[in-house]
Amino acid sequence: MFSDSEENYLKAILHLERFSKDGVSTNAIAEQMNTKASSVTDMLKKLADKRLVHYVKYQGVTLTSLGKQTAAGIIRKHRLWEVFLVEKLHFNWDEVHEIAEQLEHIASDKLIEKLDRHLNFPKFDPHGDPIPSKDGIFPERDKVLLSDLKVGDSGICVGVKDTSSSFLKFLDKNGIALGEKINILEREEFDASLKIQVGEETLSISHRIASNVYLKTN
Amino acid sequence: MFSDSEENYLKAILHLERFSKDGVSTNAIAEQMNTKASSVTDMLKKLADKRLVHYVKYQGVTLTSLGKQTAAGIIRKHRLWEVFLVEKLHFNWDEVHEIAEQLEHIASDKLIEKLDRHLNFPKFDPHGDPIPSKDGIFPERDKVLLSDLKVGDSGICVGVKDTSSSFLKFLDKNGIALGEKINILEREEFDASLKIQVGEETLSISHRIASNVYLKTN
DNA sequence: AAATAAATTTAGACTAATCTAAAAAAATTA
DNA sequence: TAATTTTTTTAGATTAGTCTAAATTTATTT
Repeated sequence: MFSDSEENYLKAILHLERFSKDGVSTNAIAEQMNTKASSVTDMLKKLADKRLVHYVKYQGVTLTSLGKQTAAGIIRKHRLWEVFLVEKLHFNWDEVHEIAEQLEHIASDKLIEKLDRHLNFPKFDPHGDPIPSKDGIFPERDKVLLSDLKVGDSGICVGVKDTSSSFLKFLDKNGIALGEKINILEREEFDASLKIQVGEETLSISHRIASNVYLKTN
Repeated sequence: MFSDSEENYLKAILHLERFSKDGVSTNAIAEQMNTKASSVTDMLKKLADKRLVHYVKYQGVTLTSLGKQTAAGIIRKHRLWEVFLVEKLHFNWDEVHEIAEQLEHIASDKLIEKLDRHLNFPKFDPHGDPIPSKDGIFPERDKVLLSDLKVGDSGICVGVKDTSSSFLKFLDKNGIALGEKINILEREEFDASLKIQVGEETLSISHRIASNVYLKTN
């Protein structure tokens, strides 16, 4: 249907739309995709021809509903494959992104349906990000940043804000994983660092760390 | 490492080498790949530059040992994915080829290692074809064509020679599947058709059919 | 509002993979 | 072996995706 490159542009635009009220700028896309603005312009014309985006010269783009659907479908595939890689093949959650980048372009509706069933219809990926349904709806979850909790609160780790490999590695090293229960023991006023309990372990984490971990508190 | 197109050419050449003593001809490759001879010539030069084939103008090609290794690696990925699709996602064996054609180009050694383990190191794919090891060795199995057996013989279905969708559908419809035990009850001299028993069922199959099903007899 | 800076688009070029049509080499046939 | 046919290669185009450099438009500053 669409080329890998087209699909990657749609994904990038969907991502950027979350931060910008009106159209997404050519430069923003170029930066997101590690490419040049001129290449982006060329592609935007192509996507507009295919009714995937609304594009007005010099004014940036927005996804059409077809574009949104398509982009959500790619995110869906990406995140389902991530679940597969972590749950069935036992990859660490910091290793799966690159591989899922490739797998997300495999074209077969039936494959994704069967994969979804095989994984028991997961609603969130290993980073806690929502997996859109077949018709492009993103499920929501009431989650809160670890840094927003107060001493005495506790919750279950359900995701991260920063998904960089270095950050995920840090979490792994310190026993902070999806599903792990975390208690807030102390807060240091000076630098907003926290003393927390994870399983049997007690550790201190900076505000920077705490503001990138999502908990479900109920 | 190599492009999808390059990988597909290597696969085609490996396949064709099995039928031709010396070099594989340009036309044979073109036919196998549904492309034009001129495109093949262009690609052969590229593959030769990359030390994947020995190519002499007007004399066809043979794979170098690097080329063979690489081609075997692609076959390995293709067949492991086929096992996954059939055993884990419950596809029928006639549906998996196209999807595996795409999956075979996913680049990640670690992925294939983990997939192999997940599937319990299978030696044969759902069509009974051997899965080469990491270092390119194809396992062998003593199998015999159903049409070569005599009345009273029996065996376990371990593969097919014709892997076309229509043939596989026919087998499915008649209960002939991998692992199924088959007894030869009668042979019709006139047209070499066979009366066989599969599970509880008895049926007649033409010589054409029988000469495309492999059994393990022991 | 004019001048300057930043963002965006256009023009033209490049690579990979393909094609058609023509030329060249090899194989076959008479 | 000479003529003919088949196979293969070359030459020149085409498409998708990218790039650099120049031109144009929009935004910002003075």
